[in-house]
Amino acid sequence: MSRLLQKCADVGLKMTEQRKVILKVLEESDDHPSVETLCERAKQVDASVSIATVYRTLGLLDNLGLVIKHDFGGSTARFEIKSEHDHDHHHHLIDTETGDIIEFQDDKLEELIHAIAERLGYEVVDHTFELFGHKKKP
Amino acid sequence: MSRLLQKCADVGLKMTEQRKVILKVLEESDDHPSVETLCERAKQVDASVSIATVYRTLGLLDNLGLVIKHDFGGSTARFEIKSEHDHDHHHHLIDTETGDIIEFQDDKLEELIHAIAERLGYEVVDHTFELFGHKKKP
DNA sequence: GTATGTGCAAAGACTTTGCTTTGGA
DNA sequence: TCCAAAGCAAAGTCTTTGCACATAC
Repeated sequence: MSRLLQKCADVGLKMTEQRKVILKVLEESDDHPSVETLCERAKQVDASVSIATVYRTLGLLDNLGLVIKHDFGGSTARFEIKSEHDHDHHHHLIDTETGDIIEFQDDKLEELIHAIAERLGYEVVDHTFELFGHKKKP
Repeated sequence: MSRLLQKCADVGLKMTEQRKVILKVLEESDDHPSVETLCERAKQVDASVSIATVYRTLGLLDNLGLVIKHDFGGSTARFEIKSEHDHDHHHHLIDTETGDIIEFQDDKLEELIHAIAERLGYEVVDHTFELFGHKKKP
């Protein structure tokens, strides 16, 4: 049983056919799909999946902290599975010419966030950090 | 004549009563108002201002690079005037308990962004960086 | 005078929700 | 069996747009 599925079952959610498909599709996506993309992919496995269920399922996963909901500047939300491991934490560079999303990690950034919060007397519970740009031409 | 007004006139925009009011209200706002908030404030000066015009005006200002359009996680866009001076560049900490927006600046962050982009072979044209948190309790 | 801009209301895009039926435990 | 969950379509929220009228230049 997959991790996501296990976690959902643990909370007492019914594992319906549709949910299983949505979770599977999400786990197999290494991009950052939108609700619509996810729904399309799910429909190819089980045509009965509706967009409403995808929205509801992602809402659940978001509440459970199992996915990260992104807003990369487009009009629709984009999702990715939240890793179990804190050190897998990464950020995104969005290629404004191709739409590609490049993931990267930077320890200094995490330090910096802590330092800034400390300075301001705040406890940070979340943050956004995204770069938008294009490949450097030689 | 205010800076925004001047810039708009320079591009050949007609300075209608409504636009003048919207620009004035925007310049007098030191928070990060939403379209709706801006419209309410404008209506108090000139009741004829409609939300459609506020949207259109902000769209123009955004295209001209005179305002920054933020998405602080809520459902609506929030705006602020873009400073003339590069060194006024700042970021935001959103207090998740009060909704307050605290502005801060950090030179190391700017360096870091450059370093990351360099590493990835990209030219960064924009970025987002927001912290979400709450006051640290003693 | 004429091209631009405005208000209004309708349409769009994305997301949520009410209701009836379905199906997992 | 029985309550959670699904599908469908309607409603909601924010934003954009078509059109007729108004107005800055």
